[in-house]
Amino acid sequence: MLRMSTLFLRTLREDPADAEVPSHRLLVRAGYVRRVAPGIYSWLPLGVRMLAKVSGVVRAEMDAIGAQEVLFPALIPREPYEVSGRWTEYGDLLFRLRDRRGNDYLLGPTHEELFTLLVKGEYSSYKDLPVMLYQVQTKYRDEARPRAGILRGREFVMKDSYSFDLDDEGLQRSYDLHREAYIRIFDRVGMDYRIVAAVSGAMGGSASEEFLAPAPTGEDTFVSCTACDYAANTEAVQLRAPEPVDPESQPAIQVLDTPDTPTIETLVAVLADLGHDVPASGTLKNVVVLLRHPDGRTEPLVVGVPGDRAVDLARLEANVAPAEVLPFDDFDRHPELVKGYIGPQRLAEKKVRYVVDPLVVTGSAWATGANEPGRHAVNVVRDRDFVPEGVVPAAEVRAGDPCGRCGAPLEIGRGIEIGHIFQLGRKYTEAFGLDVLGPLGTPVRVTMGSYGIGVSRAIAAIAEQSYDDKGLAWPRSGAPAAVHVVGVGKGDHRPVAERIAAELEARGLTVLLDDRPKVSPGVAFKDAELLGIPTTVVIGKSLADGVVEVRDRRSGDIRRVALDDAVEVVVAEVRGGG
RNA sequence: CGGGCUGUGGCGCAGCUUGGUAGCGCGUCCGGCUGGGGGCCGGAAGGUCGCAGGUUCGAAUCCUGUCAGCCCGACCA
Repeated sequence: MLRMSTLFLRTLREDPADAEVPSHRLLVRAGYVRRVAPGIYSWLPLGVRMLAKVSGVVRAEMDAIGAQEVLFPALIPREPYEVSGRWTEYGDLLFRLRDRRGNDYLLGPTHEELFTLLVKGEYSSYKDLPVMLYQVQTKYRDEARPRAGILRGREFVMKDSYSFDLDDEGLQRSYDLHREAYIRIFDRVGMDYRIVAAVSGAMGGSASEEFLAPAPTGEDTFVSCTACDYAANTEAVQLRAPEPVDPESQPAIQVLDTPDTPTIETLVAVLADLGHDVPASGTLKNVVVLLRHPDGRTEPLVVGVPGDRAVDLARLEANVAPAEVLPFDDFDRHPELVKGYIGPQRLAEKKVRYVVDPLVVTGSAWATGANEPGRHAVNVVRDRDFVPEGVVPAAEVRAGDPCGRCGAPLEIGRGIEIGHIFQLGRKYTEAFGLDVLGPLGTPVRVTMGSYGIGVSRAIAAIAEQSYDDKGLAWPRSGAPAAVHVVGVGKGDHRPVAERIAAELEARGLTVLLDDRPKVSPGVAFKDAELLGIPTTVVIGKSLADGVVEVRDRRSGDIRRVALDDAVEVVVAEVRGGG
């Protein structure tokens, strides 16, 4: 039983000055966490309870699919990350440090390398596979801009697991097991979430899905179809593209004088004056970005998107990973790139890489730059007048865009990434040479899956979905305690509260008892609301009539219950969900 | 990396323009009252005013530098 008289807790009456988002504000105010440095937090007793709650559910479900828990150090020598290439690829995101002998170390941002090495060291036969290992551990990433309190920290608690299989079918099975385990985990902690298609990003690999908790403060944008069950991170979304056309069926390319048309808007107006009725969506906007590769090499990349759409840099970057996308402004050294009048015609000859968004299909005709100041061309046709080097999703995605699966309009939402599962493949087993001997006595390269849950972030995400103007309002299944018992007043109230708390605990419920002497009822109630335990039992005035109150934090409902029935009623309420 | 804002008891803030004994609210401690919505009365503890240098008889306040933090942006050719 947690007793508030001795609980290490100080609630704040006012919002902390440095907290903006609800979860940050309330977790600090309610005394769950305290900031130590940017993106680095201490967890106080109530917060630790939440960590234990969530990680307990995670462990139970991971164990249930046969994964086994291990624990790696956070402090790791450089070599494995050198071998995988991530010592370089991770760049400034990696916390690096040196020991007294001058050897390089890092604080683990994620542990593919060590898991791969561990399995390589222990296992050597196909009979040993499949195997799934996981840990719940503190991770370190030196984020450029930590923000939103617990949501994006530099130190955070993560459950990461890894599967090792002989072949793709095995990997698919391990992936599916994790997917189902994640569904059970997030259901059990009472979170609202969506499973969305994702890009695998810097990790490499193929199939990948994210678990997003919808919340306005989320950093990820995802689309979901209004008709079918398709959902995807905008980085990974596939829109329904127009049907390809025979390039030769299009009218001939024509170059026009279009002075003072550096923007799409001005171009459309001038083209209309010239008798070419081209909407913004019929223009081809060619945006130059600078690609920075992991080895530090940079090169310009021109991306063609329909002129009525912006280039979504995050989406572009996700699809060119591990390269980074930077703004390009070095037009002086690239005279072939005529600012405001760039067209894809003959860019290839000039050794500039050119890619298009999937919306720019074969045979489509566009109004676009003519690579000369003051001139544009119309009827510029893909795969006739220009051939892009590749197709990279880069255009901004908008609400109402057609679903790639069924064509119905998509809607857009924000979400917090709380889980990510993906089929990693052989990136790390190649790097470390992880083979097992197969049934025929020949080596088989193992294939991996990698699966993460942000445990601390999930707590913040639950908070983002569970609060009101009075404070936190945890879901029944994800709360630091099941019942908050408050005894107010003099006389018998406190001993009765003690007794009820003890009885509830004897029935297996976790209880937070407000046994602080001399707190006024108002303070006790306000604190109860701020802390957010789902059910509060108040032993107060009505005790004279043999009645206590059972309050539901979320609905605000108050039930008056006979003292003798109180324990049964509360147990039923808690067990019954609600 | 760029822009904006902010550093004053544990927390939230005022004071700075116009230099002159460092204040308020909350919290904490002591005593009393109160006992169903952060209640009341009285008393108390607690601050190198981010740091360094400068101007001045005198600096939280003016000047220079520096460090730190928060927020926003990372952009459409």
